[in-house]
Amino acid sequence: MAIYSMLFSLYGPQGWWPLIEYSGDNPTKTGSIRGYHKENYDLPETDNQRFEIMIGAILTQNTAWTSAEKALMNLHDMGALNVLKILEMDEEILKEAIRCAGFLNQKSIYIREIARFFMDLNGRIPTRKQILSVKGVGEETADSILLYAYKQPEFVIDAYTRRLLFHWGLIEEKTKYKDVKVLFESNLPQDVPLFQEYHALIVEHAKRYYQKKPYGLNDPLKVMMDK
DNA sequence: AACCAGGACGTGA
DNA sequence: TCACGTCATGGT
Repeated sequence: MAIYSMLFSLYGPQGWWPLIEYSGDNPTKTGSIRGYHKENYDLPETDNQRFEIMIGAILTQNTAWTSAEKALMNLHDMGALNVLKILEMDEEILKEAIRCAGFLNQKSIYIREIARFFMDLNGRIPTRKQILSVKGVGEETADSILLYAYKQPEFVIDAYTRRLLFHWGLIEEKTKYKDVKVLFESNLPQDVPLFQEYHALIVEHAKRYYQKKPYGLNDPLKVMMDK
């Protein structure tokens, strides 16, 4: 919680998960198109917004969000950012729409897989095990979907989280996903907005100080970790 | 010109 | 289980 407080005082609310199909007039985050919704923890409100988060979670795998966002905008402009259109869309057209996000051959398959999964859900909240059974959905993507689309208290661990904690001396370099996750979840109140902000804040901080080597240079928090 | 992006999967030790 | 190669495009 101490680390969270410092990150929050540095950067404030992050407004995750960004939603293209959200017509709020909140100020956009610098350098991005739109979709952030600071201090609004009611989103997503519709089934279609939940679906958009799923697709975005696939598209951003090992890919910059700016690229994933362009792919989402392509689909949006085609009126195809919904389950039915995704499922009936020609595969080659889908690939072209998401080409800018990379891994188009895999992601086009994954997107159709999760679209089918989402439709079969019929509005129900999926369990973690169910989401993990979808091809193309690993632990991080599953937790992202549960936390941001379904508001379940699942902490998201990504490469940035690992890198931060490693350089702060809090974990070994290849601590298992589950162990890093437990480290957070066992030390925090099971609060969804807290989990949502915390992960987003980690990404924001890591982008600033842990993107290029040497990692952690001038990290204002690193100094405090040594004590 | 390498290296990194809000990873996951398939393969063979 | 675990290490390693593969997947694709875009930005720095």
